[in-house]
Amino acid sequence: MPRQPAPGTRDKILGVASRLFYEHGVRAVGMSRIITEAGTGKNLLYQHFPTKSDLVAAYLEQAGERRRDATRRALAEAGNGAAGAAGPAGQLVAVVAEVGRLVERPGFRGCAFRNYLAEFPDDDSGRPDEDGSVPAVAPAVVAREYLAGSRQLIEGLVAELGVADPVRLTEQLWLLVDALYVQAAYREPADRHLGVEAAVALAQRLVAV
Amino acid sequence: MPRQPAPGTRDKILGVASRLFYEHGVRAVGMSRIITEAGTGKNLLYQHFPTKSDLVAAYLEQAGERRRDATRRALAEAGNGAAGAAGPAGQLVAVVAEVGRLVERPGFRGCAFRNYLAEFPDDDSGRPDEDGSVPAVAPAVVAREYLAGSRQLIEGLVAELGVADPVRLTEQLWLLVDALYVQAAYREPADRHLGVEAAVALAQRLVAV
DNA sequence: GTTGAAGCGGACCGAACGGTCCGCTACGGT
DNA sequence: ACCGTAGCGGACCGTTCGGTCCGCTTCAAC
Repeated sequence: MPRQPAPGTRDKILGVASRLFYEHGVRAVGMSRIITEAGTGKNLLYQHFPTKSDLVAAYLEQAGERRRDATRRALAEAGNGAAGAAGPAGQLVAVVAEVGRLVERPGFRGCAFRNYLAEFPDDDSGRPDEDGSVPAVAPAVVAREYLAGSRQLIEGLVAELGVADPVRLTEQLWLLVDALYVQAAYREPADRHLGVEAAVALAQRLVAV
Repeated sequence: MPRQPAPGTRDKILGVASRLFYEHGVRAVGMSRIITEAGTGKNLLYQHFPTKSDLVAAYLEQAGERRRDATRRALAEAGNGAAGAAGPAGQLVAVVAEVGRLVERPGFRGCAFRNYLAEFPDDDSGRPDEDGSVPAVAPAVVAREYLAGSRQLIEGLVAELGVADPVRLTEQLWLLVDALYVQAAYREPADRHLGVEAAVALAQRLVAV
């Protein structure tokens, strides 16, 4: 039996690429730098990710998975708060508060998906390229799907809440999430907790019947 | 007397560059494309803007000027609303509503300053380059100054309002502005007015004593 | 009509990009 | 011990980048 490929290579490459893409922006990071910092050969990288676009899509895919996990965890903890299940009101506040905690983490540089879409406004993914080939999974598709799913989570909880104008409330809570993310993208870390506290307080006020 | 330089050249170049930078992102637009679309010679462009960084800074500078003008105009109109001067409450709502109108304009692609800072997270402007030279006015400085000034406007109006917790209210209104801008950067134009209406309604509720 | 600067735009430069190919080393299976 | 493949990493390719230089045309001033 021939030799086997080393396991974990893909994860190592993807980990390095994710860190660099997130910290410096996708366009600012070249493939050669990823290869150098990952300590792997060029062959290996292009074997796992045939093009840079594939690597970027995998980066966003992984980031989305982690965000969804963190959100689920926050909802579970909110459910176990004190005694028994928190209602949808508490869960909505928990969602906003979880984003707030994320935003205050050092090194946090904004939402990976919103940052990507800001960096590549011309990425109209899904449509085939001019040469007829269509990329396997385009980064912009992954980003938009994450954002849509995240919004639907809030939409669902608001529906459970049974409020008079659910659309309006969904919009307002979603505005808060958007705002927290974008503040993290340009505001000094020390100033961010002011915004976080203001957002959480406002969320509590909004979900209160 | 020798021939005179053609007037308006700088404005034409800056106009073309601004449109392209805003629509496609700064990194995605090369100098050659600006030159082609402006119909001017390479010499002329580099005469007015020695480096791309200078051109980008001028683009943001001009965008800031226009935003400040639009905000001033909105405040003046709010002051003349119905009969006589609107109080700070009405002016704060007017500021949010003006951003809302901007966001609903077709072709609007988000805040130029927030988009730039998302695209160039490593632009630590103001500090000299490694070769000792310091750029005249770095783009990131322009962007950060605009954002700081915009926030101070809200801060001042909130102070006039004489509310119990001015810091909290300033934060919350600033969150709304942030959110409107970022939604415009990735959301479908048709869906935006939902967010705008929600934000304006929330602003009115926040400034109501 | 002559002259000289203004200005268009192509040639060119070094660097960096994404991506391909391949030679060499190192190590696991038999 | 001997294969043979996995894998590191450099050579290389075509393209594009920001930026410089210059030849040629055009047109205003005299």
